[in-house]
Amino acid sequence: MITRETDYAIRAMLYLARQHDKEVVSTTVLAGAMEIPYRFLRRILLRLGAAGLVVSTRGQRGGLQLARAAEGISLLDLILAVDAEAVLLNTCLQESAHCQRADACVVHEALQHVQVELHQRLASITLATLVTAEREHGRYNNTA
Amino acid sequence: MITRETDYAIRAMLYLARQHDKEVVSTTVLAGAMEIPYRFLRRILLRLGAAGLVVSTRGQRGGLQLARAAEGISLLDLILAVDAEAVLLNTCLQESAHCQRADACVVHEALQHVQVELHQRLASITLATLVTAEREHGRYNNTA
DNA sequence: TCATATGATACTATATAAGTATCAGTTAGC
DNA sequence: GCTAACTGATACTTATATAGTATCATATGA
Repeated sequence: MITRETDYAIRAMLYLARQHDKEVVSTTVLAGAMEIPYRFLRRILLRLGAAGLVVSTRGQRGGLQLARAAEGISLLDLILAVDAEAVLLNTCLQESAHCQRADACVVHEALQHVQVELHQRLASITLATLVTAEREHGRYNNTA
Repeated sequence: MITRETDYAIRAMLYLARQHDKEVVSTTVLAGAMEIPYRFLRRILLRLGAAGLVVSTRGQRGGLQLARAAEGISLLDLILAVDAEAVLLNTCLQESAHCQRADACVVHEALQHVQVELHQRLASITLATLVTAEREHGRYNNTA
């Protein structure tokens, strides 16, 4: 499941995606607009920065902006950046664990299929997709 | 994500699905065959019974069997029976919580779509599907 | 009547999630 | 060159969920 941390990340990034190029937004503004605890959001943005999804400007008048076009950042990217490993349907599917039953287990096989489909689906939804959807529905409030 | 409890439930039910009709299997046998802690499995089977997915015979020579045909029991059924609420992609999608942002939030909308697709996919995989897959792949070991 | 079963539910330990706190470093503007 | 407004890094705390255990009661076949 998507954690609250990832939920915050998605909403904060969506806010950044709405900005015109070259405009940076401070964490204070983001936290206020999206109703996210300030300190918590700072840690999340740090992770997103480490993952190369946002770039930051330090010092006064500094802030955050998307590291690349909104078309190039998917929900899957955000989930992977914030929640360490993948969206796992089952513990047995994490690569590191390497389930010893994997070869003989049809459950493993079936879930892996579903998981791949889920990943592809999440990869198909980008920040640009969401911004467009907002425009089309006339939704553009800051807490969306 | 699918918990270990649900994983055990799926594997135990798959074992029952392999049995010929009217043959009951005791929790002791199930636990041994599928490498599941006995007491833990007992509690899981109790839940599956309450959900109407298995029926039990009490007393000596008693045990469990599927409550209906393997074609009629899907992975989604098992997940819902064991993990209380649904497979949730995000907390904001649980009906009980009723996210107050829902109407204005495109993230909510997008995730809901994906979640519905995921549910349909999980509902499409039944115990019968899995047993057939095992037969086709020549996999029929007890720990599968 | 006893060994082998399930029914029901309370309990415990551990891991993860969610959020907080602290200190250090950077930069714009007065 | 000092200060306010920023981010970088990381340690800490608390709440909740997961995973597993324990106990007592009830049913039934040999």
